Amino acid sequence: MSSPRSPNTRPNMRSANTGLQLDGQLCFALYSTSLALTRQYKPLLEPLGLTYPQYLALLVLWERDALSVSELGQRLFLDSGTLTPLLKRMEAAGWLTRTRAVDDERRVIVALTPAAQALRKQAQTVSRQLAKSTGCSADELVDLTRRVQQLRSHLQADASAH
Amino acid sequence: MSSPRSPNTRPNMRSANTGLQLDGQLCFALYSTSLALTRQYKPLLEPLGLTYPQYLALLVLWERDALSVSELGQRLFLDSGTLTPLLKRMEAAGWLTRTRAVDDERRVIVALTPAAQALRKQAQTVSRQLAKSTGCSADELVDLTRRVQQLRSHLQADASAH
DNA sequence: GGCCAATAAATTGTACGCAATTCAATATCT
DNA sequence: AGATATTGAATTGCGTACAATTTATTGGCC
Repeated sequence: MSSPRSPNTRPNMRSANTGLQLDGQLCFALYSTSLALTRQYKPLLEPLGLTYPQYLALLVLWERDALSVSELGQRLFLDSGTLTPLLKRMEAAGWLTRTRAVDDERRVIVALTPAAQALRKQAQTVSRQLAKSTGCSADELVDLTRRVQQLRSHLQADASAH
Repeated sequence: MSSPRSPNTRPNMRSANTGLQLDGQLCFALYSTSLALTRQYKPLLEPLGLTYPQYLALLVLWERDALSVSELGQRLFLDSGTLTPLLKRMEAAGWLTRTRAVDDERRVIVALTPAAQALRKQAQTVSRQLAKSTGCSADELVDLTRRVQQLRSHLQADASAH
């Protein structure tokens, strides 16, 4: 093992600014912070037997149940190659069912079980605990979220324009 | 295949606010935006034969060459379980060498090859192209980066305090 | 109806992340 | 010096991500 948790992140002012400093890169900041958040979620979700991406799938399905795999994928920005095995594991764990749609047998409908429905309240606790460990005010959370979402939209637009 | 790139992200104002909306969660915003950035990097890095995490390792080593695995891990917030196979692939691709330190044979020193040194200028182009597709001004990039880094620091502190 | 392009998931193969364990080398203590 | 604890990488096993391919189904089209 080896621990990546050391905060050895003081910017290096002395090296020549080539535009390639790791510390100055928004991309790396987002990448490493996203991983740090997943690590933070893990001990909270482990007692429930969920991973963070699985928890995200539940968040979507709690809002609107009985979605197809691709609808779920649109909301999560993930494709079937990621979701199919994830959903199979969640089905095996008893959180949801996967059924071919009767009107179009190409589509697979994902629906929550009562067990997953019952989990919803506990999940609110998880969210609140996480928000606390960010150390951000509610306003800061809202603002930061909006700006990161805007960045995502911009990337998406840029990507679809080849 | 299935495409996750649809911008179907308009916040749902009508459902009851349980604090569990996917769209309102900073964590998901960071998670999905980080993945979107990696997707954006891919076509730029593919011609060089690099993945995004490999590119990050190069960024660190361009700043300071000849680091041990754990020193590299501290800067990237990644552990040996991730880095060892990644570095082996980079060694096989001819970007770096891995040598046991003479003074302490437990440590493995990672050093760039001339090929990797020569790559540095091309990488600046990659960074600049990416910055462009974010659609952010320079000031905004700096501000957003700082705030996300601060969030990461806070999470790190919270995690190490159990 | 029979043919064919389009669509939706599933599958395959590669590369992360990371917890947990193992192994080798070093440091410490007596 | 010899036993023990600590340290630094490597290994193992599991769960994502995602490109590329495959399979099954559907919706035109004639």
